Amino acid sequence: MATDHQSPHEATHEQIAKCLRSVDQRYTPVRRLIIDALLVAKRPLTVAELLERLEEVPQSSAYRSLSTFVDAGVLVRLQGSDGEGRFELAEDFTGHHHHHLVCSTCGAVADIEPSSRLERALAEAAEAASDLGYVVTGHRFDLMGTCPKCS
Amino acid sequence: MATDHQSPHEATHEQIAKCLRSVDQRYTPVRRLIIDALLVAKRPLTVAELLERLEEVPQSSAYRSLSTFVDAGVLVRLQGSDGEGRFELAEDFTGHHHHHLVCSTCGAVADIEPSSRLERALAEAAEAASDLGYVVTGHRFDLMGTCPKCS
DNA sequence: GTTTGTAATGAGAATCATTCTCATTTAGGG
DNA sequence: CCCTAAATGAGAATGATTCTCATTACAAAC
Repeated sequence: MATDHQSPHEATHEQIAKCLRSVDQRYTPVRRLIIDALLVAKRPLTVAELLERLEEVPQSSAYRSLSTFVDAGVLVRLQGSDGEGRFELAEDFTGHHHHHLVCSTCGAVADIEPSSRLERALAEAAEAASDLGYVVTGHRFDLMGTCPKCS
Repeated sequence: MATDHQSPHEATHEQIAKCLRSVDQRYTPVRRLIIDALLVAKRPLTVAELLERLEEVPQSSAYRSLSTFVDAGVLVRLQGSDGEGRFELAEDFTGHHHHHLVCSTCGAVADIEPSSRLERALAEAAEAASDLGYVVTGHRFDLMGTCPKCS
């Protein structure tokens, strides 16, 4: 019963393709390359890091595809402590909710697991904010610090 | 026993002056203007917003002074959902810890009070992160949503 | 109170990430 | 196979931020 999956991530690719189709977008070779690079890296990447891994992809295409993915909800754009944006798969496609650990020195971002207690407290805070007239759609919780490499 | 305070914020100005002196920086007129604008605004401001309020201050000086303040720990730089940085007084100078409410539409940032329950949960998360070899120095918790003006 | 060295300022150029333009190529439906 | 819209590639354009450098203001020494 051999399956035809080219990679252990085939299920994710299928899910992304479906998601893109639902917003009238195509899952093209360039776009697939970008997703593969992110799947391999297992951490949020800057555009520069992405371009290093995909030398044949021009910068303008990378930016455009990333922005398409973000609009479609496939990727999420994070802000490190430096000026550069970083991209990672949205939680719907990784299967697990998480937060970020940002290095104040080099700007690198790592994923961390949230505790259920933290999640409950965050939900509580969101409720308080909606009392101010805001429509709260999500949250961003980052720990700031120095990564092992920089300390 | 009349005091000579020119503004209700004189104590804050003194504290900032002292802080700057401790890192060999001067609290010059331009710098004082910037702090005053932030004290009046009572919310994080972008450089553009700051320049509107201080027409006589050239852009390059504003950026330089802001960066000096951030280095000295007097101001904190925030990232809204748009590309622009926003600046506000560090918690040491406002006396109260708080978090942020970011409008995904216009990028505006408002301050919100944290609950003690949330703070406890955040501290717990910080501890978990230090197990990964990170030296955690702080956190950043932002609620994302739509402000009353944009919805 | 003048001198002197250092830090701050102002104007503009330079830089960096990101977005846009437009001509060309590609893909899917008829 | 054709046709239309979407995607691509190369480069220019943009916008926030940083840098350069000549000028000015300050603080301590004289």
